[in-house]
Amino acid sequence: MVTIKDIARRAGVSPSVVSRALNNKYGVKESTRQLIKNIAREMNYYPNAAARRLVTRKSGMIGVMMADISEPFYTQIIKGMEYVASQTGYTLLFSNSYDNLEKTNVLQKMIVTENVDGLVIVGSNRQDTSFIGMLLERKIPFVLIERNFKKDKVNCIWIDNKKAAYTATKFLLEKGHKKIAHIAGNLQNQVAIERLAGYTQALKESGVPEPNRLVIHGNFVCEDGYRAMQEILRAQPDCTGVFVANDSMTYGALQAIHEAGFAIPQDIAVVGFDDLEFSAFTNPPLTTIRQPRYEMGKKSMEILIKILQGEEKNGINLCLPFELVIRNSA
Amino acid sequence: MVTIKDIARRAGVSPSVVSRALNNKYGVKESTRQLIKNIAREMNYYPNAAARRLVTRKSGMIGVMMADISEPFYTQIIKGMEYVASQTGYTLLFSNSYDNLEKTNVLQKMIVTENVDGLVIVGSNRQDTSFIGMLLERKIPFVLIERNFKKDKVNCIWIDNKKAAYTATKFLLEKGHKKIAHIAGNLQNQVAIERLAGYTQALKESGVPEPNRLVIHGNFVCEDGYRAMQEILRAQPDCTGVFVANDSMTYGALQAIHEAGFAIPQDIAVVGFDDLEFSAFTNPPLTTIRQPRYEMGKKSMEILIKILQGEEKNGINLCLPFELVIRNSA
DNA sequence: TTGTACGCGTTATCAG
DNA sequence: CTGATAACGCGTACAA
Repeated sequence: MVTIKDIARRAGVSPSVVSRALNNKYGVKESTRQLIKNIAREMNYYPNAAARRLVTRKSGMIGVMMADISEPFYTQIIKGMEYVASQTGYTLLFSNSYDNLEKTNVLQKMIVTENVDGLVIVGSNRQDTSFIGMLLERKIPFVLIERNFKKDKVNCIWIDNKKAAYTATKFLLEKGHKKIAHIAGNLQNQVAIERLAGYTQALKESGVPEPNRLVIHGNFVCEDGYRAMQEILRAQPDCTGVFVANDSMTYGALQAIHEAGFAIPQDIAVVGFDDLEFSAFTNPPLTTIRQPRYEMGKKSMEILIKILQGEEKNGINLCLPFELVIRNSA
Repeated sequence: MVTIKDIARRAGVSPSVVSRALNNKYGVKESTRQLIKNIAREMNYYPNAAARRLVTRKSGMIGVMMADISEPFYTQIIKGMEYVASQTGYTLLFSNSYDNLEKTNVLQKMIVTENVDGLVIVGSNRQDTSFIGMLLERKIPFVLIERNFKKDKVNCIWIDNKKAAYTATKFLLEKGHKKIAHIAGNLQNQVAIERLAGYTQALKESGVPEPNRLVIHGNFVCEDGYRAMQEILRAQPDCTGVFVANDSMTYGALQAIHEAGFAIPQDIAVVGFDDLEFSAFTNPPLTTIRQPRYEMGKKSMEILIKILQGEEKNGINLCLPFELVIRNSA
């Protein structure tokens, strides 16, 4: 292993000069700096992260928490984060929180053993909230995605889920649908609550009577959408429109509709939520609310890193625009 | 920050005793060990990873390289890896290699600055091979997924792509299809070559004349499958079956077929490759070759960690079984 | 069984 | 502008 000592010996200087030269700090003659940099390159030197972390008490690592990294919803978020992180030299540390971030001690580990400089936490689970106080107290910068806390010093990136759901439902209403069902997400999540609220509001405003509202719950996965749709078809056979709380469930719903022999959108119109990559390739291509997922990831990391570098202060609340993407399912 | 010194002071012993106690090493009286452990828990002690890494020269981290973490193909592989890693206390470090692992210096960084204890590298890009010699030389244990190098001391996990493609094509032939096209992957990848070979062999064996073979190339993404299928429909209008090198491209192909007004599988039968989660929810549900992706990830990590812990030696070559999942697209 | 002393590679402080 | 020295927190010979 090549260390700064080796370079110092070759360059005929002391290790501390090498350190300063390589880190572009003041107080090194330009000629010696170049000499040292050349030698470092020649010897194929790479700094030892552990040693550096130990003394600087900074890790150059950012922890990323999400429910389940294997959900397609996260891929673009991750990609956006990765882009910024790699540009700025930060390393990302991922961890799944599954249903509950606070039951596990992954956060503790990230903070105390890995010394992450900051965190991005994706998700709106309503049970997970006390970690915020903990992070604030420890003064670990963090950015929340899918949350909208007005609390001071908390950084949030979110979209207006209620308005988006309202827009989606309104779209179905304007197409002339009278009986519109909703496949809701797990109401443990704030986003599910808000999408349900948007759906309800749109129907109310249009004067749709209570019995014509039908809400079935799922947990954001294909299978649940499939089952929920079957139930809708059974419970409300004259339903002609469905708004689904996310695209994964919508995929399941589409299948259930096909199997029941109905045409989309002629018999039943469907609007989803998320605009996953795959949603342009369903049959028919999905009309859905687009969440700017790549942007969410990118922004979260940009904000966090700016805060880490003192260029920005905590308390940022960023509401990103959604968009109704009209394809052929409604 | 709570350190072993703090605990030592509270326990009235020296730091070294604390270290040994917490690491369950011999040479500590059981009573003092318990005392120390209790105090550690009380004080909410977590070891500092940087300090430990610096002295032990082990990082407890495993690097994972793949082309693009946002591809749905990888999600289950990652999940399998994560499961084993979290069980055994290892931390995973992900990095995208995009087209070419060796152009970037991410591997260098992982090895030299982050000190990863081992690596899992997913992909079969034929340009990326020299890194193997480098890893062997540095004696960094690593496991390759999607490769089958017979080389000594190299650990490989793979499936028999040629046989799988042969099976898929044979299935179409047995259904009576005479003109079967193939949407191949990027031939820079070994897996694409082998799937093409399996397709070709099946047709040859069945005596299908050369002009009835049609191969269009794509790069494993939806859009390419869409375009390729359009080309097939144009170039060989009497084609009744298509074998596609991966499911993502298959999704695009399905859409192209729908748009052209053909029925699946009545007019055109389609067989894919991978069995992504979503493939059960296409219209119609996809007949495809299932790759045991979760298992691949799980096994890779199990093998790597066993090697790291000296319970296993390098040179493992594991061929996992594939399976033709018959749904409704063929 | 316990304690002492040292070193891992780097950066920061302070003196030259 | 440069160099010596002392940390950072932990693990480990070796001595007690």
